[in-house]
Amino acid sequence: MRLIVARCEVVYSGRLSAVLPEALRLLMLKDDGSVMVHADSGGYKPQNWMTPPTVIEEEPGLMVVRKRAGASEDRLEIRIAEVVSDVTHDMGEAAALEKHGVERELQELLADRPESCGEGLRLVRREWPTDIGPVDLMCRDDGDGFVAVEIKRVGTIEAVEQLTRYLERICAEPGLAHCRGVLAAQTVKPQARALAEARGIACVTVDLALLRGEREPDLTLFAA
Amino acid sequence: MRLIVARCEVVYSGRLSAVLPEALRLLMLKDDGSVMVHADSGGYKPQNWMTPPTVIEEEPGLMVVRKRAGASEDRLEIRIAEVVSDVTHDMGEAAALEKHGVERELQELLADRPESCGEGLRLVRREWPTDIGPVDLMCRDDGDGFVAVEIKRVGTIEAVEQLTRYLERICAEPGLAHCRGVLAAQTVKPQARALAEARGIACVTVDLALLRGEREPDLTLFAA
DNA sequence: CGGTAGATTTCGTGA
DNA sequence: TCACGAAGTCTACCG
Repeated sequence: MRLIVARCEVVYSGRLSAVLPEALRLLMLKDDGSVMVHADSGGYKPQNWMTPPTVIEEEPGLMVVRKRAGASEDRLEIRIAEVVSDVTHDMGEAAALEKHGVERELQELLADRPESCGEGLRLVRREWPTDIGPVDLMCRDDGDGFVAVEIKRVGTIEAVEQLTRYLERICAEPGLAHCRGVLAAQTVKPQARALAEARGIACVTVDLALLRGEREPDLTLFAA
Repeated sequence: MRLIVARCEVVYSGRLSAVLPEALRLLMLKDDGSVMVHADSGGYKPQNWMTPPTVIEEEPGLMVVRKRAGASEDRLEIRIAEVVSDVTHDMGEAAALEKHGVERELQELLADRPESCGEGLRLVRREWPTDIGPVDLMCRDDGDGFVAVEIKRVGTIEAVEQLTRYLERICAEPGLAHCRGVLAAQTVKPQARALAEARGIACVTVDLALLRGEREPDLTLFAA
C-alpha cells in the first residue's frame, strides 16, 4: 500500500463531474488497484476514488487513474503541487476477515425454528427454487397450506416486492396456487408493513438474540 | 488526520461480529471522529470502521472506539502489537467538493424539455405528490391524457416497480384513471424493459449531453 | 462480462 | 429524531 500526503487538485469525470480544489490530502493506492483520495473530514467515504480494475499513469506532478475494463470513460486526474510524504508498506496477506453475516444466520436460525415465522409452521426446505431465484424458506402450516418466507434484516418495501414476485411464480405452479407469504425481519418499516398488509402478506419481527438463545441456551459469546 | 501503520488485531461487535487476525494494517483516524482499518486488498471499503460520532479511548497497545450517541453498543477494539509508523497531518479545511448530480440534473432538463419523454408531452408539474411519495414529472399528451414520468440514471426492475406503485395510486384518483406511465433513463436494463412492456409502461432513453446542449448550446464546462 | 441481491451499506433530505 | 430514497453506491455471487 502506498500512502502519499500531498497538496493536490483532483478532477473526476465519469458518471458525474467533480472537482476538488488544491489542498492537502491523503492519497491511498492499494495493491488491488483501488485509489482513494481522503480529506480530514467527510467521514467514511473518500472525497474521490476509483475502484478496480484501474490503470494508473504517473508522471512528475500528475497522476491519472482510468478504468481498465469496460467502455466507461471514468477518469481521475490528480495534479500534485507538493509532496509532503510518500511511503509504501508491504502489508502481506492480511488473513481473511471472519464475520457472521446477519441475514444468513437469521435464515439458519429460522430454518431450525420455523414456528418463529408463524404458529404451526414446519419447514419443507431452505432456498426453495423458482425461475427468478430461491425463496429463503418454504414451509407448510397446520392445514398443510404452503407458506413462502422471505428473510431480511430490515423489512423494506423492496423486500415486499421481492416476495411478491416470488409468490407470482410459485402460485403459478400446480398445487401451489394458494401459497401464502410471510416477511420475517428484525425490523419492518412502516411503509413495508402497509404494503404487505395490502397484499395479504404477513410480517413477523424476529429477535436474533432470542433465537440464538432458544437454540443454544448456554451460549457464551467470545468465550476465552 | 492521524495515520498509523501497525501490526494489530481488530474486533468489531455491533450489528454483527467480526474479527481481523493480527496483521499489518493502516489505521486512519479523521478529525471528524471516523476510524477506518484498511488492508492492502479489499478495494474501496475499509476492512473495519466506525462512523462518527465516536469516542476513542487509547492506552498502550489498545485502542477502543465506541459510538457516542444512541443506544447502539457498537464497539471497535484494536489490539496493537507493533507500531511501524504513527504520523499526524493537519490538512486544514479542504475546500468543499463541487459536484453535479446526474439524476437531479436529468429531472431539471426533462422538466424543460418534456417532449423528450414522448412526442407532444407538456409539463403539468414536477414532483407530483401521491400518498407514497412524489412522481418526478406529471405531463399531459396530445389528447390531454395524463402521463406520469419516472426519471432514473439507470432504468432497473426496481424503477418499474416504483412507477407501478405510483400508477396504482394515481389511477385511483378521480379523473386520473387512465394515467399512463413512462420510464425515462439514460440506459434501460433489458429485464426492466421487458417488465415495463408487460405492464404497458413506455421506456425512453435520454441523452444527457444532448439535453444539455439543447438547453444551453454555448455552455462550456469548467470555464476558467 | 452482465445482472441481481446484500450491506456494520453511507449519505442526504424532509416530515 | 426518524424514515425513506439515492449513490460515481461497492461487493460477492451466479450465469
